[in-house]
Amino acid sequence: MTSPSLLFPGARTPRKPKGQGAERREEILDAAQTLFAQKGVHAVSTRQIAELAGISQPALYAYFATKDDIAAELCVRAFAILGQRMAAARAAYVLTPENFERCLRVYIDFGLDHPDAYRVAFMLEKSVDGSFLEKTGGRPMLAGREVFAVFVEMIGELHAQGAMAGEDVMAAAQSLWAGLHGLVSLLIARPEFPWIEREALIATHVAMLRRGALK
Amino acid sequence: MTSPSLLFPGARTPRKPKGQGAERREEILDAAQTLFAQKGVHAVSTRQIAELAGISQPALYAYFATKDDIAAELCVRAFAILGQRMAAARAAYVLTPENFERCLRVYIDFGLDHPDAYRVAFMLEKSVDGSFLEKTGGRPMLAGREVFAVFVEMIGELHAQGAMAGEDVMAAAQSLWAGLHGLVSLLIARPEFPWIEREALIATHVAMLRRGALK
DNA sequence: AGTGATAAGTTATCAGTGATCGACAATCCT
DNA sequence: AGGATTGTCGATCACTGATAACTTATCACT
Repeated sequence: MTSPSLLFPGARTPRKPKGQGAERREEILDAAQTLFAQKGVHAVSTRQIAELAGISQPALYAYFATKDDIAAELCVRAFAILGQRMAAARAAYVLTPENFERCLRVYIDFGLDHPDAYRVAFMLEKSVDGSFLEKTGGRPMLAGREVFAVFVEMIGELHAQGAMAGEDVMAAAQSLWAGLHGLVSLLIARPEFPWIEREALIATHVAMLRRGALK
Repeated sequence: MTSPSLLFPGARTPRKPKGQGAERREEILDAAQTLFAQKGVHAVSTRQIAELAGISQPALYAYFATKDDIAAELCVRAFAILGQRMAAARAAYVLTPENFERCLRVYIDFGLDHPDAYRVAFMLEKSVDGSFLEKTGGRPMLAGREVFAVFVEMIGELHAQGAMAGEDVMAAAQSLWAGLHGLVSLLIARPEFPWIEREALIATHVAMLRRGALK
């Protein structure tokens, strides 16, 4: 079959207007963000993303090496927001136990506000041979580690104040992080569980973690 | 293409001997268990399971409606083990804070021993329309709920002893479960994170949860 | 204006996935 | 012996992520 332009020269093909540099990339990310939020990352196909972005499916691969890279990019961006929020919550006040709780809540609220990014960073499957995290260089996880570093700083400061329950700062930070992650990830993964009222649950959990971590 | 049996009638097809009732089913589950443990659930295809089980891929569907059903069955079986272990740990001693910690460890050890079952029950994606949990009737999650009920009982008993930090038994149980789940799921999902030595981390975490939950 | 190079999109296609269908063989019951 | 049932298989479907080869638009430069 010959090209339509040989039969009808000039503007016969229904091609979309050309993307101006980085704009196409943003359009793709916007489309993916929308779909991921609607159906979850792994239920969205590259064709669906492409259609919503107004391009053909292979055109995605001019901007992203894999589908997972799209999710990773969204994830890194979301975690940049979390880093800012946590740094702000930590910098705005003197580090008291009350403000400590405030930072924990910032983490929880972020996870619930950005469930897909949170999933990509901390819940997605990492198979043995050459899958997601290797392909994307573990960037989402790295973004998460920066956030974890804020926990370490906070706990180190509280330890210096003599407010910590234990002596091992790193152990306390990892345990605290795990405690927060548990609530966030369960609420994301199993929203249909008969949870008690959410605000009460978060308050109970944060209080428990504080009692467990501080003197 | 004509069937080989038309050219060479009689026993020309390399068909495997017929499975005797439930045996085939067990062979399939064994094969799936092995592969899931090696590569992770979503990296294993139905063809791989069938090959290891010594049957053709469509034959799987005589025993299981979907691939997820296979994972769900393995998950339910694994959780039956957890239920037994927790009931045993709870029944073996008078419920003291020390034995409370022991039960928490049983949960953690189980999750780390059966990461694939744990993933299916509490970490897998539940997309909006008609996916895993709907298809399988949420059986893995139900198995998990029975385990959660043991937590509620334990905490109720401790509350009656006046040993609980708060007043709301259900809130404390959900918070405690989330705290445990956080450590298990993070260790499963992100083993490459620079964790401190595992036994020390578990000990720190269990101690923190105990301090947070009990008086 | 005409030229080649580059960038951006397209159609067509690939191998692999979960799942289904119709045909065939083994077994059992009468 | 023969018919029905049950178990299994090859072929195939629709779909997935990803790639190849080709076409077109745009730009720099003479």
